[in-house]
Amino acid sequence: MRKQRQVASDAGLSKKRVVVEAVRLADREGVDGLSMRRLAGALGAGAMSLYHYVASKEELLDAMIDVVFEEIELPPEETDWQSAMRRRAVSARQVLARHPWAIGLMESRTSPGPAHLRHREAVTACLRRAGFPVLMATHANWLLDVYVYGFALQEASLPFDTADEFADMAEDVFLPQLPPDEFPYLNESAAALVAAGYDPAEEFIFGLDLILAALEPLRASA
Amino acid sequence: MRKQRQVASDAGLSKKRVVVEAVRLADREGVDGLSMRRLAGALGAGAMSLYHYVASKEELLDAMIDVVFEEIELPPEETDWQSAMRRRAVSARQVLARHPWAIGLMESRTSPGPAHLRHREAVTACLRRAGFPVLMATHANWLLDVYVYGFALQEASLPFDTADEFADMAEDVFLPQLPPDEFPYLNESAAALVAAGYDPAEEFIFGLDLILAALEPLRASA
DNA sequence: ACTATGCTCGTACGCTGTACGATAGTCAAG
DNA sequence: CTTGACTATCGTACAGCGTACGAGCATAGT
Repeated sequence: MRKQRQVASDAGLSKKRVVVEAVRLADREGVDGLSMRRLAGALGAGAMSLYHYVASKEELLDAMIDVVFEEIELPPEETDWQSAMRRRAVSARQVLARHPWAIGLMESRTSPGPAHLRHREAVTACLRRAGFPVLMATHANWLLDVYVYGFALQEASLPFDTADEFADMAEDVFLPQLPPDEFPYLNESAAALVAAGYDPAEEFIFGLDLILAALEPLRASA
Repeated sequence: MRKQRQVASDAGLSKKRVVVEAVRLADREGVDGLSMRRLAGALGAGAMSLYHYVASKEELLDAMIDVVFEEIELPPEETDWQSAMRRRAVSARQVLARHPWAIGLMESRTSPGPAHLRHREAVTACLRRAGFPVLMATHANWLLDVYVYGFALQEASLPFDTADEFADMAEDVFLPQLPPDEFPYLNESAAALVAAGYDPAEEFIFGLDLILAALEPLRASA
């Protein structure tokens, strides 16, 4: 028994260790750089040893997604529903920005893991307790998820991380591709964005608060 | 000259033919089923012949995405901005539902193709002409894209297509996984959804109209 | 007739996921 | 102490992947 635990926490393998290392590897090298051989190498094991802990690479990917969900904060219970939703949405954006490969994986993975389910339950509970009728709560839940995942998807496909990088790329890469007579409005937008500075966190809050405010009148204020 | 055209439209290859066939293959077999050898087979050619038309599989994937963008309706110019945005959003959802692999590809592809750019220009133009200030137009554009792509992403990860399929799966697969004492709210939601019937098109319009209405006061009504 | 150019594709290399079977260590029953 | 079962590890092998390389061919220009 003690041996078991010691082995699991030391050099020995375990499903958890395999999955967590896979997440680290995907963070570092992207999902294309994640192969069973490389993962095994990072764990100091042979490639086929992994198959004692995961049935296939597909199952590994599912488990990785669930690890990501574990990292997302649940909506706190002690505040109003808007603050609670904002907290969990902001946390989700941060987590998905940390693990950009996760968002691309979701399209093909169809069954939610345990952490995902716990998360959904907590969000639904928060909305119901705030006074949303059952069906309206599912709409709101769906809409907020759409926003969070959609934002993460768009953010992941941006080739820059900071406002400065954006300004540089706009001048060097984007604008040269946009002849002003063919794309007058995009030129105008790009110029305005460079001047104003682009902050993804602000952009996220803008849309999120707009949606939260629009949902407010749809609950039956108890 | 005539020969050239004839060859291109008959058995001969061309970049367009390669990319379009790749889209068809991905629709049929999923993006994992799309390999250069299989694609070449579908075109009656050798695998390496494809590389005269695309520099790499990456470039092929980029071109496939742009074909998808070509299928999306541009916002019509002769109506109010909300109707125009609704038209293009509904079209985008339909197209992305037809090509579910596209949404998962967007995460890793960072530079927009020509059709994508034309689309963005048209949407920005519509918003600017409706009276949105420059920066507000970029916010609105971004928010609407987030909604469309986020919805498509969620829809692609649903393991059912119709309300009936949903009802069947809810009874057979989802509910057995959700012990009522651990997931009371999800049970309640699932039951309500089964009773009410689930229609993705309606769900899409719900969130879309909510966002459009919330954006309305942010434009300077000229 | 000769050369150049554009297109096609066979072969080969280093990768992938994983099926199969061999190996060794642990432990309970005889 | 021996035996057999069970768990964990991994070497080997196979089919399939993207694609570098270069050979073969048809056509166009000189």
